[in-house]
Amino acid sequence: MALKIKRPKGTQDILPDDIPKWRTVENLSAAVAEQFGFREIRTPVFEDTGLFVRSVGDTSDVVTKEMYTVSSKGNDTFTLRPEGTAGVVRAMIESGLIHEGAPQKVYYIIPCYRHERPQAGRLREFHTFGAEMFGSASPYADAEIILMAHTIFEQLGLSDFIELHINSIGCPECRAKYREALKAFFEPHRSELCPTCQERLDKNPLRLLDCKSPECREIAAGAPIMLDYLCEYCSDHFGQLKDILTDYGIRFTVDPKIVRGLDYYTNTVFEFISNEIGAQGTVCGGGRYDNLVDELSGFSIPALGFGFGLERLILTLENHGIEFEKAPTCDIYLASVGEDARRKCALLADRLRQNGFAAEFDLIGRGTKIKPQMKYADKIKAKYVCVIGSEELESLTAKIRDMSTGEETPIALDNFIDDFSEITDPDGGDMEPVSREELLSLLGIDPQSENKE
RNA sequence: GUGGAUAUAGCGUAGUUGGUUAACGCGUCAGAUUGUGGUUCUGAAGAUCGUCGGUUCGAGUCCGACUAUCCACCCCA
Repeated sequence: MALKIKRPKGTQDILPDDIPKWRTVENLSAAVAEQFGFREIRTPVFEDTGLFVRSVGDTSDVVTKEMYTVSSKGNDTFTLRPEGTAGVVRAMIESGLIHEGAPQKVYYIIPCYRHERPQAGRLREFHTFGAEMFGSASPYADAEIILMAHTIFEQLGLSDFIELHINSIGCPECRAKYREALKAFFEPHRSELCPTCQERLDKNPLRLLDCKSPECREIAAGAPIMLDYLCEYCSDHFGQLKDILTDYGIRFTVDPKIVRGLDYYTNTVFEFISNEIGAQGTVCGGGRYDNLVDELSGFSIPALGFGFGLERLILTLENHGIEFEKAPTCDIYLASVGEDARRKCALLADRLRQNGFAAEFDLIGRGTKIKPQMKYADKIKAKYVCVIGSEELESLTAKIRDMSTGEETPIALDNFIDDFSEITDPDGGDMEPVSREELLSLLGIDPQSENKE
C-alpha cells in the first residue's frame, strides 16, 4: 500500500495545462516593466526575521500571526518572506545599488508565504509580481507606478473589470494628528464597537475605518477623513498625483477607507479591486514608503512600489474567459514499425531537434503497432506524424501526415530535414543543412553502395 | 483563531422513505481481419463509499467524534 502524501494545506500545484496562463501573465508583466525601465531582481526566499518585523511592522497581523519562521543552527531565526518589498529594499541597500543614479527601478516575480486559513484567492504559498522605485519623491513617480500596473492590466484585457482606488495616508506628522482626531471621535462610542475594534481604538485607530461589522460601519460613517488632515506638503502631493492620473486618462476613485495593513506605507496608497474572485477583491496593492529605507539603513531615500497576486489576477482572467497563448506542441511524431525502425526514428528525432523542431518517437516500445502510436500522437497534439517501417527504409520514402487535415505528403528519408522544413514552412528558415550522406548514415545505409543504383 | 458546507473508482457525478451484485459520464487499456489518430460500437481494469465508533437483523444511506477540503469572518496579494 503506497503511502499517501498530500500537498501542504494552502498550497497549489501548477500543472502543465495551467502553465500557459502563468507564462502569459509573467511574460507580459515583465515586458511592460522593462518598457518602464525596471530591471529584474531576485532575492532569497527567506530572510532574517528581524527584517520583516522592522519593515512590515511588529504589530501587523502579517508579522504577529502569519509568518513561517524557522530557527537555524545557532541563534538565528529566518522567515519565509510574507511579501516582496522588504527583501528587495534590503538587497538594494546591501548592494549599494540604492545609491546609484536615481531613480533605481526593479521588479520581481516571486512566491511568498503567509500562514493563514486558505480560501478563494488566498493561499499560504502565493505568487506576486512586484515593482519598486527608489529615489524619487515626485508625484510623477507615484503616477508612473500606478500607470505601470494599469498598463499591465489593460494589456491583459482587464481594464474594464478592475477598479483603481487611491488614498493618501499622509506623512508621520499629519497622520499622528489624524490618529488623535480619530481616537477623539471614536472614544465616546467605545462600548458600541465590535470587540476587535475596541482593541483597534488603542492599537491602530486607522483600522477602525475598514471594519465590516454593520455597527462599526455606521459609526465610522461620520468619522473624520484623513484627507482633511493632510499637511500642506502631503495634500499638495496627493493633488498633483490626481492631476497626473487624470492627464493619463486613468479612471480612479478616491477612497478614504484604504488603509493598508503594512506599516511602512506613507502618503499615496492604492488598490486595484476586482469584484469577481470571492471575498479577496484586492488584486493589486501598493503605495509610497518614504521612511522604510531610513528605518533599515539610516539613509533617507524616498521609495514606492506595488505588487499584485498572480493567483488572484489569473482568477479574474479566467472569470472573464480571456484567452491565453497555447503551449507549444510536438511538431512531428515519428511512429515506428518494429525495433529496427524505432532505432532509426530515435536518431532522426535527435537530428530534427537539432534543427529546431520538437520531435518525439515511441518511448514505450509499442512494437509494430501503429494505432496506439497514432493515438498518442493525437493526444499530444502532434502537428505531423511520419510512419517509418521496413517499407520506408527500403524505398527511402515515407509520408508525412498532417494531423489536422489528414493529408499525406511524400517525403524523401534521405532529405528528411529539408523536405520537412519545406512542408512546415514553405518559405524556408535558416535551418542548418543536414547532408544526404549524414542522413543515409543515420539510416544505416552506406552512401557508396546506395549511389550505384 | 471563529463560523458554515462538503467528503462515493484517476477526474466529475448518481445512489429514491436504511435492504442484499454500488450506477453513469470522462479518462485509461484492449478489440471491430492483414502497418495509421480524432467519430462510432463492443469489452476490460479500476471504489475496503474520508477515518474511527455507535444505532440496527441489515448503513454509502441515520447518529457522534476525528480528519481533510471548500467557502466566509479576520487579514491581505
